[in-house]
Amino acid sequence: MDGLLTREGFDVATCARGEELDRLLERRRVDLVLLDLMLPGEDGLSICRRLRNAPVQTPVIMVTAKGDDIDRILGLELGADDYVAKPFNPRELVARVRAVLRRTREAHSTARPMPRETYRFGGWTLDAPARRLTDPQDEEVELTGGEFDLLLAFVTHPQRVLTREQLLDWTRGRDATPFDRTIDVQLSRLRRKLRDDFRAPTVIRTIRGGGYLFALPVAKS
Amino acid sequence: MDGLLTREGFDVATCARGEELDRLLERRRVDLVLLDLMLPGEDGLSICRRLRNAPVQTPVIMVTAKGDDIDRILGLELGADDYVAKPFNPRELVARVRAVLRRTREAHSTARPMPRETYRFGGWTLDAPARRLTDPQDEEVELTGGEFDLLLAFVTHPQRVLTREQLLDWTRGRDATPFDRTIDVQLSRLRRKLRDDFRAPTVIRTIRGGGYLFALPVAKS
DNA sequence: CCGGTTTGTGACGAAGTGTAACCGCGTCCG
DNA sequence: CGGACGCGGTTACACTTCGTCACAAACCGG
Repeated sequence: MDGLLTREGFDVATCARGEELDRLLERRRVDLVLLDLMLPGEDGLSICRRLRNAPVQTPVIMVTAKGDDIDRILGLELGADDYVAKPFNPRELVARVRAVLRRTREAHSTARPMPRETYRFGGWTLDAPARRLTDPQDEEVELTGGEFDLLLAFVTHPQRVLTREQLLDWTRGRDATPFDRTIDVQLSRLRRKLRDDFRAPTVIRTIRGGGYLFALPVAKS
Repeated sequence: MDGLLTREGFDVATCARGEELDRLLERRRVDLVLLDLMLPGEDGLSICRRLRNAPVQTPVIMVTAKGDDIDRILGLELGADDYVAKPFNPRELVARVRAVLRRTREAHSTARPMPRETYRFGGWTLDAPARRLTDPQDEEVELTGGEFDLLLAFVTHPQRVLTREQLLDWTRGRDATPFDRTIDVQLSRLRRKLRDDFRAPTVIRTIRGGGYLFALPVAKS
């Protein structure tokens, strides 16, 4: 299941038991929990109830082998946002995940809490709250909204290959259409402003067949 | 199905076809549409698409005899909030209806008492009870009623993207008409009084395709 | 009713964005 | 070895979105 969702561009972490989930939730912001009812240790329904009573509401999709209605009903009444029975159709799982994420994004309209930091890389400075980029000579470089969003996606995930699908989802909140070149074009514009030549890139490297990678170390402050 | 939901305390109206639904939506506020895919006349999927593109978002649960995955996926991707296959368990239907209603209620949570506080941001002060705005030099700046309401919506929801629909709803209590530019114009007037240049905004930032965002931290007192 | 104020609509231009098209380059495979 | 193919960079252009102006409509206090 990890593989399926990872391929679809989601950032996936797996927990074997309830306590692991608790520790994860303390350390990172989680957009969605896929919760299997059959877990060692604490029962899935009880975890769901706990999540529902927690101060921060994390969307939950219940996954379970038991197809019978009683668990399904209990799951929904406990406040799960959706329910998928095993064995599930992979595309259906992905569609339900997207649907729940879309709903919660619309609900809070804060799917991505805007980072409050300033990021430094190779002499450049990206001030996230002010949405300003300054070059190594401390001159401001004007970025459009889309260019800023794209660069922000990179500096918050440096040294990692990001697929076009991930980038499109993060910067535009939508899925790619077939033959979607949007990211390529936007990236080309961004590279020009960063004065980064794609033949000898120092900032953003192209991973052929994979996506793009922010190659510089990033300091937060 | 009517009877089931009526017994559970819901106020139910039935439409035999798409046009009936349209007329109903014009006359009454509807919390949730249970949409059967198999309808005479306009197809259920097409109705769903229309509802999704409508200015007012009405939650939709799709109901269908076709249990196969393809419709389920299509339904969710078209933006249905949930999906129930016939024959369904009555308690499951009720649970799903309640779940969707709970979610959308949380999303809107419309009841907003008039704030009694004074808000400070970037040197400016907005005195809500007195409806007065003073600039960093402590000079009063005259706001019209609409401008004040708009600014109040922002300072009570800082650092969040607010859509034009939300803003119009909060400040005027009405829905947007197609091509409604009201908020844009009002915002332009507000920006001028706040001396905020839209090309390098420090107070209210435009989120293209999304809405506006109050960028400064706000202190309440 | 009257004059001033506030608000909404339409129009226009500027900016931002997505699509299609072209090109170059590397890879694959016969 | 060479041509076909796929991928990605770039450009051009159409389209969308947004800011603002001007004017009309609605509102409001006498």
